[in-house]
Amino acid sequence: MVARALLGKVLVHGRRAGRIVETEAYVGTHDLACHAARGRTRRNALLWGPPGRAYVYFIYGMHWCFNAVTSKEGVASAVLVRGLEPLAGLPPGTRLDGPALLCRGLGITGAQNGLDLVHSSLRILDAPALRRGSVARGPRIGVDYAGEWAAAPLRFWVVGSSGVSRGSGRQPRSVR
DNA sequence: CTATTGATGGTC
DNA sequence: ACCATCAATAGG
Repeated sequence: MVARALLGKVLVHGRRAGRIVETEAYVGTHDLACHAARGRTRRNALLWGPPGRAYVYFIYGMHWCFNAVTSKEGVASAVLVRGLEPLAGLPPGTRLDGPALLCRGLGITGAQNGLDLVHSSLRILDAPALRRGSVARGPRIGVDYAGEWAAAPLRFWVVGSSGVSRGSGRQPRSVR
């Protein structure tokens, strides 16, 4: 699954970069938590497009969220990047532990919607896959309305990373 | 046209 | 636990 595979890779925007430590998969029109479930609109049309592009959307009147489109053309699935560890080009102490925080931190907005994640200034760099033991999975965040799909274990994160969101996410973060 | 609602984060 | 703040929907 692509969401799992993206952990450990590096998201770059211009000079700024972070290591992906938390992702969620949204797996098609049948996934009630996926934006594609309510049909194709101007906002979510990119989900049906070719893979490897950015899907950036605005939510709650103030936040941007970044996704990578993962499926072949005609199939609507994507991976929401929820948390990064700062790597480069960022002020000391920048926190990227949340989908909206990381967009703010890297300067990602609707202006980047649709960009090619291989060839543009917004790109994802490959990295070796992580060891099995360092990755955990669980239910996605903020999708309680999605019935059966709310409980699906489609969220992946790097255990113990400071870049994993805490909003509603759970992990032992005070292991002394 | 108006009303509702989020794949959130910061503050109270 | 509540609020900020708005685009995309649903409904009239």
